[in-house]
Amino acid sequence: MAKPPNPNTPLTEHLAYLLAQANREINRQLESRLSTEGVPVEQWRILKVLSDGEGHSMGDLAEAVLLNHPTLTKMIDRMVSDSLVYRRQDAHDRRKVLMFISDRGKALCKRLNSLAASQEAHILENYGDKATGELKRLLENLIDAAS
Amino acid sequence: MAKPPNPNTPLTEHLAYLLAQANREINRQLESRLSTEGVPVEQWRILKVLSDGEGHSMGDLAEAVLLNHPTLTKMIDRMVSDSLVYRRQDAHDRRKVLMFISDRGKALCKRLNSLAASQEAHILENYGDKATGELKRLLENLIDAAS
DNA sequence: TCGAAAATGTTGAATGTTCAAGAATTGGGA
DNA sequence: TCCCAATTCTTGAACATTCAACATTTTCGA
Repeated sequence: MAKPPNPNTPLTEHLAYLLAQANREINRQLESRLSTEGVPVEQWRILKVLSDGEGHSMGDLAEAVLLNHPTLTKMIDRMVSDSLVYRRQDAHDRRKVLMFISDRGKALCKRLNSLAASQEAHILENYGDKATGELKRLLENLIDAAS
Repeated sequence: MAKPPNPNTPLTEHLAYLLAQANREINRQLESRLSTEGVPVEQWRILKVLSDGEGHSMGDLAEAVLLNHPTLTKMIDRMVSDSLVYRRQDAHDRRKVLMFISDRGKALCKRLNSLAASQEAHILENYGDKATGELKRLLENLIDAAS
């Protein structure tokens, strides 16, 4: 017999809540590491995506770094002011804007990567290799199943 | 031999990124369910915490629903306007403000609970009982280990 | 070929969040 | 007891995000 869903579940038993909580905590820690360079997490993600040297359209970038279009536009404006990235129009589709990383951006990204890596290492230590791997696997599956 | 951390990991292999992605997706779905009642996810959390009928201080509430103080204050202002909750001063410590849920708030919370339950049920279906339970367990451990 | 609809990115106004400072109250040591 | 530091919550200004509307370019069917 299927048991009916219990609507009086405490907050802490909801998957959505656990995800929010874990995300908040991990993100906070990462943020605090990256603050050495005075850079928000999203900018690190942007730099990392652009690190392949290819041009990425604003749309693709927005998708990849989990920001919506207008927010990304304004964040990119700031990064252009800081000479971390630059815009080029796509020759094949002139509606598109392609983003590229600058040398300055590459150098910063390198430093950020190592800060982020040290955070991951710290998690691995406390939480264990096996649990981390398993968690990653489950999260990937959830993302696939949910979207 | 311990392998050195690889700084050139793609974005999608970072735990922080996977968490952000999963959280975003699940939260989006929940938001879309709750939008039937025109209520943001945070307000549902607040109502749920207050559903025990006890008075909760702003500080405790902020902690529980993952908002910082000023943000919570302003959200509570809105909810008071909507007659969902009300403030009372704590008699024992008059610095504190205790929040209570109103009848209107209780009725709304009930409807929201069932919307949220149907989302969880939907996830369970696509993702499986076992994986969901395991994921919840790993997330709880991570939260403990990280904080 | 032409024109309407879709795709892509930006902008400005409305809205929400955050940071720093402030007001009120409590607690604890001199 | 008295005063100063700590706690709790709110406020206002600075800042960031979101929504809707717009401009440009491409696509595709009539």
